[in-house]
Amino acid sequence: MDGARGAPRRTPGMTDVARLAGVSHQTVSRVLNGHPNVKEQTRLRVRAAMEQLGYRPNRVARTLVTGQSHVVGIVAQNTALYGPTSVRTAVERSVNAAGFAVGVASVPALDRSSIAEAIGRLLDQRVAGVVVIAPVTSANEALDDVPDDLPMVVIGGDPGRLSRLVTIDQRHGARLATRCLLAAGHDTVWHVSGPAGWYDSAERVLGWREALLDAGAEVPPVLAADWSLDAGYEAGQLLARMPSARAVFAASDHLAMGVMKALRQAGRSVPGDVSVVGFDDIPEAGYVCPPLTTVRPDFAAVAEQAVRLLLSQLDGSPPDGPPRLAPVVPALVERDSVAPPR
Amino acid sequence: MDGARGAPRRTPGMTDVARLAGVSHQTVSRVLNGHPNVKEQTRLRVRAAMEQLGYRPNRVARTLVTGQSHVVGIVAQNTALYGPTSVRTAVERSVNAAGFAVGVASVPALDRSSIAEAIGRLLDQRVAGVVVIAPVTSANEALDDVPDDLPMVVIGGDPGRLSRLVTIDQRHGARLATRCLLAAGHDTVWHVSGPAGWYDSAERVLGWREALLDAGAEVPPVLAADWSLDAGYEAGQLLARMPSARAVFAASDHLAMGVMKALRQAGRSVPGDVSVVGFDDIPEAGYVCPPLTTVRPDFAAVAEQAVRLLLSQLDGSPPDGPPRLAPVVPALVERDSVAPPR
DNA sequence: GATGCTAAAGTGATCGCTAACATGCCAGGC
DNA sequence: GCCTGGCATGTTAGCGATCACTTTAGCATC
Repeated sequence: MDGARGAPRRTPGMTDVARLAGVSHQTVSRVLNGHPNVKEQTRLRVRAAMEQLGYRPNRVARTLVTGQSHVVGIVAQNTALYGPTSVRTAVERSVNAAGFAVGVASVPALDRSSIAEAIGRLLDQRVAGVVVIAPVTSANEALDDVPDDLPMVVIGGDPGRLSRLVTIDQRHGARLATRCLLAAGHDTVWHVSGPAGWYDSAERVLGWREALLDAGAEVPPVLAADWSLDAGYEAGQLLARMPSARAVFAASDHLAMGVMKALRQAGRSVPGDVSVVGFDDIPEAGYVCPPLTTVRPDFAAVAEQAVRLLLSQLDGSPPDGPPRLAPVVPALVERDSVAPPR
Repeated sequence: MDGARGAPRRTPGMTDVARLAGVSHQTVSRVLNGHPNVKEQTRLRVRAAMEQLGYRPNRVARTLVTGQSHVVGIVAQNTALYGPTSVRTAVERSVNAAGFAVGVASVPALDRSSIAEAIGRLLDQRVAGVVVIAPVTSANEALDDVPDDLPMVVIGGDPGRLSRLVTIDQRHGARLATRCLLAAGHDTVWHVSGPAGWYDSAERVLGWREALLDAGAEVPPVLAADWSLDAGYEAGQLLARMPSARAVFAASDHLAMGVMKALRQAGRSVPGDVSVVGFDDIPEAGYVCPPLTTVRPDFAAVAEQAVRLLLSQLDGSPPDGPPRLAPVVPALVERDSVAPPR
């Protein structure tokens, strides 16, 4: 029954510091929070006592009384996909830079109930605010359930949403990609799209179509895929059988890689026979053969904007405050996978 | 001054539920924690009251009194690199599956003070335990500073460490890769290594050398790089100038891709002139040209082992308990980047 | 009918902190 | 002299749960 050897002496609290410094615990609290009305001499004594005891303030207790945890929750899908991961990483960095800790509620899938539950879990932890990375329609519905007074920012949600949203201008990126192929002299551009339900997919289709229409080009049917390399490969096999398909805009670099592999296997060269443009600028993009022309979204900028927007809500500016931020515009990165038709 | 419309009615607490159900707060607590000695009828009344008020237990308060937060902290570098990200994702999944929430302390760099500080931040949040993903020597030092009684698991740390460590058998993976090239008929195998300070780098070098020595093959000098594609490219340029280099084991798929690009540019074909094997099995590996033979670590298995190990510490089994787990063994994935010399 | 035992509930203290108010002290103005 | 007021500090009351007791009720036993 005497159990663990070594006294189970718990970590020192404010009272311990106070006793050692010969003041009341409240004075210790004041020193801790930088309250002005403390004599310099006292402050030093308290600081010394803290040092000596190795005192660390208990954030949990503080959170209980203030109701503010200084933790920002991130809701994201549990995936290693490049895009979402990059956004997440960038958001974490920005959140930390703003002096907040991060709590993660990663969900297996982005359906309504999973997201609602994830937000609930974060709420139970009394997070100060939430960043939701959920660029799919099903996620958007869940967002209606969240209490109005919870500071929140959505990344990559419904572009039709009016507030608390930060996005990349997917449509503009898609236009860039398509125009680049058109400018190389192609009559039209085929499109391998991402999965249904993703705003990224839908917006990229829209941008592609717009660019085609603007140029008076024919609009071929969309080849629907998901985000996997395999799906790109399958779409590529289809494309390889159509000699008229000479230019392809793939909705992601992974899809583009799949397409190129299928094309290569079918004996069609890139960019000789077929030009290809991707989207995301994954690190590998410049190292496949041929190096892939693609569109680069600025994830860091998105994250910064999101955190800034969240912070403004925490500062108590009206919840429906800043009407709508301009989406972050991506840039075209030209490499060697585009050539004129021959 | 009347500020927000709508009474700032705070979220209901146990007392509110108790009042509505006509019991004491303690009974509510008992219902919440599934304590046996509660009459079925009472239990139902309390449940109904909770439902009606939309009651959610305050985890913060619970943590304060129990000292247990049911949050597992993850310390990891803030990066989107495939390996670390995959591990992290897998760990989050396992932690969630075990019924814990996750708090992340991502650090900009894996140096000693950053890690110590990150752990400190997590400690302040009273995390139940910590998973440190830090496969570098500088991180290992920081681990000596952590209090003995904090449940902790290190992923990818010093293989010499005796306990609380989960690793991938990097050395075995490297042997697999090297032997595969040797088995194809090559006299020897060159190695492009990861950056100094990473256990992954060091272990892979060791495994490579072992396999060479076992086969009685000559051991060429190591070409040191970091994890970037670019570094692989540079190493590849070197290799391309050495006609005798016919087989290369790159310490990661990214490095392999860089090497292959340089080789291709120099007019040397893979695997015709030079065979290449990578490490990691990134999703793109099967889609580069030629599809890359590589070594696949089982990240999910590592994560599960880590969480199991952590949980066993939480359950109060002795801190220095299970001596040492066997490292997770990776598997060779054969594709088309290896061929006999000609 | 007093006693004992157990299930089902209640009471009060406590976790470590902050907020609000109370106190003591010393300056200045009527 | 006494009030007013700003400092520097102490005191007390929570925040919302759990924990260690105590109390009450119900029933079998002596």
